[in-house]
Parts: sequence; C-alpha cells; structure tokens
Amino acid sequence: MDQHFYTGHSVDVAQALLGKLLCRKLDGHLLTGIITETEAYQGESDLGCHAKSGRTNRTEVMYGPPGRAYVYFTYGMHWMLNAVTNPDGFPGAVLIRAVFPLDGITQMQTLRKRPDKLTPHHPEKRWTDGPAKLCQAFGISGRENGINLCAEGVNLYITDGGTAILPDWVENTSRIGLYTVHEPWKSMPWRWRINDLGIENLSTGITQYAF
DNA sequence: GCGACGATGGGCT
DNA sequence: GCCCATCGTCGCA
Repeated sequence: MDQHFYTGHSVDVAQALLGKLLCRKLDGHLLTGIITETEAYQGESDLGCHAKSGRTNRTEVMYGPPGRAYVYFTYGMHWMLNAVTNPDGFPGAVLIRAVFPLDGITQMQTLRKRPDKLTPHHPEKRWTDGPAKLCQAFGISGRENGINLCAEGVNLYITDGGTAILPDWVENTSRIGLYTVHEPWKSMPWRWRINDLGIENLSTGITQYAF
C-alpha cells in the first residue's frame, strides 16, 4: 500500500487493513499472512496510546510520516508491530494483532521460539494469532522499527492481496490489555477482527477477487 | 535512583 | 482462570 493509504485516522486505517497481506522477505524466503485483527491508537488524548506521554525516544516514530513501522518491546520479552498513521507530525498507529499465514509457513515454524511445541497440536493459523506471535513468526523485532513500509525493495511491507472481506465476518470490540487505562479509552471500540466464519472462508482460499 | 507496570504468551490448576 | 517470565519506559522523587 502507498503512503496515502496510511495518512488517515487510525480508526479508518485499522479497518482498511483487514484482509491486506503482510509480507516479509527473509533469507531469500517470502513470508506472507492475511491481516485478520487490528487495533487503532490515535493521538495524545487517547490514554491507551503510547503517545499519551508525548514525544519521547520510544514514541518518536509515531510522530513521523505515515506508512512507517512502529515496533516496540513489552513485557520484557515481546515485540509488537504497528503501522504509523495520520499526517506527519500527528501521532497514531494501528497494531497488527493477528494474521492468517499463507506463504513461508515452515519458516514461520522455525522462527517461533518453541517450534517443537507447535506441531501437531496447534493448527498453523494459531501460530500467528497474537501480536507477539506474529512478530516472532515473521522475524520482526526492534531492528524493523521506523522502516518505511511503502519504500521500494524493503523486506517488510503490506499489499492488497486481493482478499475480499465480507461485512458479516468483521467483529468490532474494545481493545485488549488496557487494564489500568481510564475510561472512555479503556472501552473504546477500536479493535476489529475477522470472526471464525471469516477465517473458515479464508481457509478455503476462494475469497480472492480479480484485479 | 527507583518502583510500577505493560497494546502478551504459555503452562498449569 | 491464575501465575509469571523478564526488561524497557515512564513518572516521580
């Protein structure tokens, strides 16, 4: 997607990202997954957003141009991937919370910290169904913070993979994990995810539309 | 300096 | 459902 795609309000970009294809070039392999869950974080007034603390070393990327990757570290061990939104100078981002794995699944298995624990117990779609899981599976860490998702030749980017998402498949809820955030931000319905019916349809691979 | 805590995940009860 | 690993960041001395 081009930079214009990311220039809007996080709430709009978060919904637009559902069904898009997260792509990663790693060691000569192409890893891809359909984005199935997102959350919007918008501005300094949003007390769930890291930008509530203003411009700091950590939040700097969120204040920069849209279409950059904001990758941060949390819980002492996990990385999270966001796409920066809004015009240059206004902070906001969309957290990529889950993808449906498509290509490079064996590489994803290797990249997960405990690949031995993944098979045959867990179906592949469970390997990338959390924000920290997908960063592991796609080899994303602090090195990717700030990279331009829209630039030519980058090894991390998002495309329109041609996957159609029906309105019936989209669930809208409040954001996850904001335990100590005050209202109304704690309950702001800024999370979107593709439900089980939608995932089932993605699994059949017949949701592709013609360009 | 220091303490609290986190946009989580995995294991166990 | 509960517990906790593990450390960067922030707020408040």
